[in-house]
Amino acid sequence: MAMDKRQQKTRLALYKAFEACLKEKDYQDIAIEDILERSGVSRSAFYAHFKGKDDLRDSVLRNIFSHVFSHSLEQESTHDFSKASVLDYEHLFVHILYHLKEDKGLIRVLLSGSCRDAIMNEMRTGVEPLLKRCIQDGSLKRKGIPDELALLLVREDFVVTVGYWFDRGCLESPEILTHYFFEANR
Amino acid sequence: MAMDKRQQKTRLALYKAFEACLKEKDYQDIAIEDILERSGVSRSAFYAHFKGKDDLRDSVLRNIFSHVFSHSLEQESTHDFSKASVLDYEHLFVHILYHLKEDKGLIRVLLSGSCRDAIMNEMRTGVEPLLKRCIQDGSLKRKGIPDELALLLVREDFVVTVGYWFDRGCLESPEILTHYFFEANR
DNA sequence: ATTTTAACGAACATTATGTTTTGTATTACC
DNA sequence: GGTAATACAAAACATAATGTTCGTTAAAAT
Repeated sequence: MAMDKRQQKTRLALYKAFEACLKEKDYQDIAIEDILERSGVSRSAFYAHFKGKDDLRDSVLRNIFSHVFSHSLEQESTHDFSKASVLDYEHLFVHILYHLKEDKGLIRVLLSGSCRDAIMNEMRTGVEPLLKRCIQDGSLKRKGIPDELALLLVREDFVVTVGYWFDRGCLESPEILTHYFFEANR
Repeated sequence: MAMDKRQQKTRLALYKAFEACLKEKDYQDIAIEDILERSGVSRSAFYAHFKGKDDLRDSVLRNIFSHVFSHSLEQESTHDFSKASVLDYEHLFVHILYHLKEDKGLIRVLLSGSCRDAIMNEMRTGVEPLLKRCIQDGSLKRKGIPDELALLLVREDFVVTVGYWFDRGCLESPEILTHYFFEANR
């Protein structure tokens, strides 16, 4: 069974209020009280949904990326089972970047404050499975380096590249950005 | 004039107590009270030295890396003004890793808990100047990528590589690690 | 229609944080 | 060695945010 309509409503209200607060002050300066005021949700209801402020934040972050990366895995599975080519992957990443750009406002705010580490982490876990396959298929390489470390490096390069992109207002096209990323890990 | 003997004493007491606490519980679970108890320092004295828990942490982190990287810049300046070779830099990094390994216990603890992001950040700002020179001298390259992004990628690769090393107990030799790093950014 | 359940509102306990004060002892400086 | 400066301890204090509880009301599921 799905979620109670009332629950959906308060969850959404909390999300939106939280995001609104983020545009006013940094995450660490936001009191739960602020979120309650703005959302019209009661204190008790808040704690019925989330363990605390961090939990709410993480939930928001998961939302952002689950949409993006689940959609990308979709494409991946409808695709041929056997090896995907570098071009296929490049298109996939371009696609991902376009999706991320849709949340540009929110993501930029999150990256610019004390949520940066949290959102970066969420991105890491989001891309990881995809990058694993890229490496297995040979579309990304790091030679002469232990596999485990290679994955960490590739993953971090992705995250840094995206961070760089947003920090500067997403000026470059997703195609260019993807090119940078694959160029750096060829 | 130097620092009052009493100040040195309480600072040291706070540092040691803090590090002791870190071996018991995660940073975020440590109350200032815990540190005061262990150190025998009074609450008022604590706040005379630090703005809060984060400030104390940052001070500890800065200590760790300032030793390591200041020493490395020393070597750099005694060295010839003109271009340093790749080998020179590799030796320098090996040297840095040896120094870091001396603080192995503390660094591992810091990396394993909620200080990870903070210590990683401190490392970033610590190596940055050195890496800038490496890139200028051509010892590290990232072709086909904006300079600004290239620096970010190289810097992050360093940090990730060191993180990888410590997370696994510094099994490999500094020489190997350095090799990995330069291999990844050649 | 009945029952289940989510939210409100308000009170409440808790607890870590940071500040202030006064007296004491150590240190720096002459 | 003597004096003034200052760092510390101790304790009390104010603060303020956090998280919990409970009785009531309203809305949804069945």
